[in-house]
Amino acid sequence: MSTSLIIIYKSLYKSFGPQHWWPARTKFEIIVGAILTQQTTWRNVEKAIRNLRKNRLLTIENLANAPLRKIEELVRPAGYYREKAKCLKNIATYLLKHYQGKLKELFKKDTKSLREELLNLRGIGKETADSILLYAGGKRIFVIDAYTKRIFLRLGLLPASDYDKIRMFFEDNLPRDVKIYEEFHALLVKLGKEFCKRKPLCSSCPLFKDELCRYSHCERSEAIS
DNA sequence: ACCCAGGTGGCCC
DNA sequence: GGGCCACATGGG
Repeated sequence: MSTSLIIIYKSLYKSFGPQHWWPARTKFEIIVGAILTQQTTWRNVEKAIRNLRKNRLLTIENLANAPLRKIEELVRPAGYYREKAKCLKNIATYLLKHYQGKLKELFKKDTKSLREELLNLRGIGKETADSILLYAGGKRIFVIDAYTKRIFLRLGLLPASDYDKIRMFFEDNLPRDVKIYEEFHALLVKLGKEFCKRKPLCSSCPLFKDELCRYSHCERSEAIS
């Protein structure tokens, strides 16, 4: 590997500063947000979260006991609202039943088995599971999202297309530091939102300015996910 | 009127 | 393992 990941991280951090992820008041709210933000803008997730908060449904017990139709109505702004409502009620019910609604008990488990447990829940895939593990559980797991794949493909640094291989690439080539994982993923999303859409603005991209990205990479702007 | 967003699961080959 | 498809609202 010619370019060290930590150098890219430092370049982004210097340009954008800390991103303060995950934006949430509680650990359970992080879990709810992780599900709601699937293929959805954060702006719309915020509306759904506000609706849930207004109705006091941001606790495990209240959400588990709420009528599915009510949850659907409240999370509608986040899209896929039937699927997401079902998933939210299901995970709340699961946490209530198996952990007495205590996330502290959940996150006592080791990372590997906890990850498998989350992946067995309907509507929780790898990215959502890893977001929960990293940001709510404080586990040392790197989150791979569509922007991260796209950015590293353009940089010519994508080691594979398989999710877990990409994740291991990051985990093997960064300091074993949860804070860096949290910040780096947030910074990559920030970069992706601003510079890796269909019309890249390469001249103002921090990676380009720091000579970590060649202009020609950005010119290949076909959507990749 | 398009296109896409901090994905996931099912089905096909 | 890859290639489609449904799932759905809201902003550019």
